[in-house]
Amino acid sequence: MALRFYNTLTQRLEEFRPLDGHTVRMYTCGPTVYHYVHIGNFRTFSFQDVLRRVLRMRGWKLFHVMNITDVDDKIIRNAVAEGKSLREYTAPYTEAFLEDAAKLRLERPEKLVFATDHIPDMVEAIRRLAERQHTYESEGSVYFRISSFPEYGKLSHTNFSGNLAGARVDVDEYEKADARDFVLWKARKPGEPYWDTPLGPGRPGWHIECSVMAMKYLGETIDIHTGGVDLIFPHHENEIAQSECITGKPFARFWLHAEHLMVEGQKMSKSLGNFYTLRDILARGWAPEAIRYLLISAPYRKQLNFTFDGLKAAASAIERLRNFQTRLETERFDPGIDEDQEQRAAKALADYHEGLDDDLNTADALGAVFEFIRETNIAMDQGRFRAGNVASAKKLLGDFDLVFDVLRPTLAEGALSDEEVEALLKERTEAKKARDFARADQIRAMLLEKGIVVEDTRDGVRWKRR
RNA sequence: GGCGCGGUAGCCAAGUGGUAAGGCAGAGGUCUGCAAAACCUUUAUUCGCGGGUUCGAAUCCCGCCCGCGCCUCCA
Repeated sequence: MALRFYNTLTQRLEEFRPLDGHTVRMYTCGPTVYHYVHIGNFRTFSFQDVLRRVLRMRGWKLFHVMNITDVDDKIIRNAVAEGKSLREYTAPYTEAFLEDAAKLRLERPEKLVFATDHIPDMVEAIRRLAERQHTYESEGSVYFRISSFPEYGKLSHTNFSGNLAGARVDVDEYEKADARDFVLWKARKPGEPYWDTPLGPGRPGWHIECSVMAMKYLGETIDIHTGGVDLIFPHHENEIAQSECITGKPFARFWLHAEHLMVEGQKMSKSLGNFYTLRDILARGWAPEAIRYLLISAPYRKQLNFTFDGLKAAASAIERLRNFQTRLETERFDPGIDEDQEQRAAKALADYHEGLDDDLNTADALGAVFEFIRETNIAMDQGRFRAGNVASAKKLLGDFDLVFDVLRPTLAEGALSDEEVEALLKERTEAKKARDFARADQIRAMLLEKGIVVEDTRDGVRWKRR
């Protein structure tokens, strides 16, 4: 079956293909760089990475734009407090975000865009909205009037015609005509950074940047727009209102939203203070691949509870995968080819891809891979697995790693090089031949200390990094 | 109150009408000079609870209980 995604807009699973039939134009909401992003944020970015990889695996070209929000209330507050310009304040966090993303092996989007580089574009967009009577001005700020857009609420499936019983409404935004109207341009406040524009001195509201940058680089109707579920309302709802009121065309065809990462049953968030950054976890000695695996092994539309037990399980699962890969590469198999094994590989490959096609069901896809590994280990133990079966097994593992990307270990700083390890193992093998087991064990223990696990097998010694 | 996700073994988790994938942990075993490694076997008569539909339900319908998210900045 073809690739299909759950579309928040239609609340249904829909077959996906890009509008122009070959290039997927995708916009993803990136981080606000007022702090280190936490691994909850990275769950969403990891999902986006899986999405990228699967789209390309299905043969589509990809043009993916991610924004970096480098102006907002928190950034301004912190920058002013530290006496820094916006750029001075945000640059290190932007850098840190990109470094962390690289450690998690997240592919770089084709284009990264910064809000503060697009102020004139935003001003122009607001001007066009004003022209079409969607805005009003109050005390130097410009607001979007949601009553001017009858479809408002279609993404979050909320009816805004009645009142919001029980909902919390911002009491200090008294200058708005309607509590649900949102700000496009915020009037300058004393002591805060601002831009002088035809709209008056001030700065952009949060939502307008995404509408403007998405359409500038990807066109008026984009294929895919994604973010965390918390962005459905109001952020994405407002993006739709702004964009569609400007162009009169559908803004995004597919809306994909990642569920939250939880910690102890609650959403991991900066405001709750219950968050871990990638740096926190790496400092405790965990491999970045384990974190990547943990974040992507559960389907993206399910809340995922973060625990260190879960991280340990992820690390062990990666071990199993790598052990199998090592076996495939180092063991000697009898010549010939086993047809049952070929069928097993073909079925596993088909199941793996079908899992991914089904709204990126990574858990299902993984099941196919692990089942294949168990069955193939047995075939190897029983001598039924032949040299001619290596290729199909490698193909499965290769396709697995094209998306999951966890087989290659991250080398720790100060790690022994492959050559150094090989030299020590050669010495150990000679010691063993001379029945000097004390020396052999000493070398093995020393290597283990350096994170190298030595294994003696029928086909000789082999090793791996832990 | 509205909208949305979810409740499957000790933990994570797939499965949306045909008789419970997979991972981790635990327990046995194989191999090995030894082994911490690797590999194998094993672990839910049962899917939050109660009714109903059906030859057949974890899967559909009705009612209930519980957890989480959004409705305010938020991935």
